[in-house]
Amino acid sequence: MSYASFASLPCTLGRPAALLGERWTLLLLRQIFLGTRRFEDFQSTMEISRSVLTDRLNVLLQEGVLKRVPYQHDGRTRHEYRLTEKGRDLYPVLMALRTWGEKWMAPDEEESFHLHHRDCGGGVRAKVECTECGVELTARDVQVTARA
Amino acid sequence: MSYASFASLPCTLGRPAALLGERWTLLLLRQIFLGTRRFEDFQSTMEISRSVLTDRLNVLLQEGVLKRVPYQHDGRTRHEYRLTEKGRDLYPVLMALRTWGEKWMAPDEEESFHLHHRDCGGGVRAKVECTECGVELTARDVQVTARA
DNA sequence: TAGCTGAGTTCGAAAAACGAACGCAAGGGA
DNA sequence: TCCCTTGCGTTCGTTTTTCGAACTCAGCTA
Repeated sequence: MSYASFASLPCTLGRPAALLGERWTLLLLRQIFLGTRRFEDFQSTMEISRSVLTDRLNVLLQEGVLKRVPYQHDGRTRHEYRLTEKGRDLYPVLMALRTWGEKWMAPDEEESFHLHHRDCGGGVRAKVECTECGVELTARDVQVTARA
Repeated sequence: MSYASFASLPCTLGRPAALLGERWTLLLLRQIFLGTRRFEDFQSTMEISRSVLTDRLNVLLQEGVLKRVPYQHDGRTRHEYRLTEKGRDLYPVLMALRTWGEKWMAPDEEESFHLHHRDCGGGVRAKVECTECGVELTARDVQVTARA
């Protein structure tokens, strides 16, 4: 078994972890959620090599996380990369990373951007909760049971 | 700028994304949250090469996500890898991945394990909410503002 | 006609990952 | 005492990825 074979692992945590755990993929998603859509812009803002960028975009297209959308530029048809609904649903993953980063990796309160709830101006936070009683959960509150 | 230089990026999303975005790191954290603690067990369950496993464990130790805890085995002192408080706080990241995986990558409802709230038996779900009004947020509800 | 632009592709060099073998310290059994 | 085992790495030669600079290509624009 190599890294790639996790893609077929029957585990709803393992497969996403393997997909997003490839180098550059999380940083690429960050850039997309920050509004970047075009090949050249990914390449220049992230300084990723062009061939790897091509590969990662194709993987996310194949997985249905991104879609190619045509647009006009200088009278020519070009394509940009946009999130699908499946892709937009990754928002909690990125926000969980950011919530963690703010708590544990920001000694100087530095941030490269701010996030606000459009309706009330409040901050944004990821959390885990119980689907039944709605209480917030930590790892210690959760019982893990192997599949039957 | 190469991949490694994101480690010093002044971005509370970018730095965690670069750290956990190295190959194997997310899968390693999954295994840790499932209870694995020892070198041999990581190596055999994940089929990662030993040298890369050593490297990834050391990075997580340096970052303070893991700590080495001594224990006795056959009368000898050995060490196991355990989450620190900082590491345990990554739980929402993993749960967000799993919540996404259950929705988008589980056509057959397959799972390799089940999670339950110890107190009420309910399920586990990651979500994003507003720190002020408490409402659940999606990407569209959030305004991104570049740093001043 | 020549140049520019966005979006890739190609290819040789460098870095990372692989995997099998080796090292090592301590305990147990013969 | 000698040898085997166990847990946890380290080494090293090979394969895979990544890098980065150059190249391609199509259609505008001058």
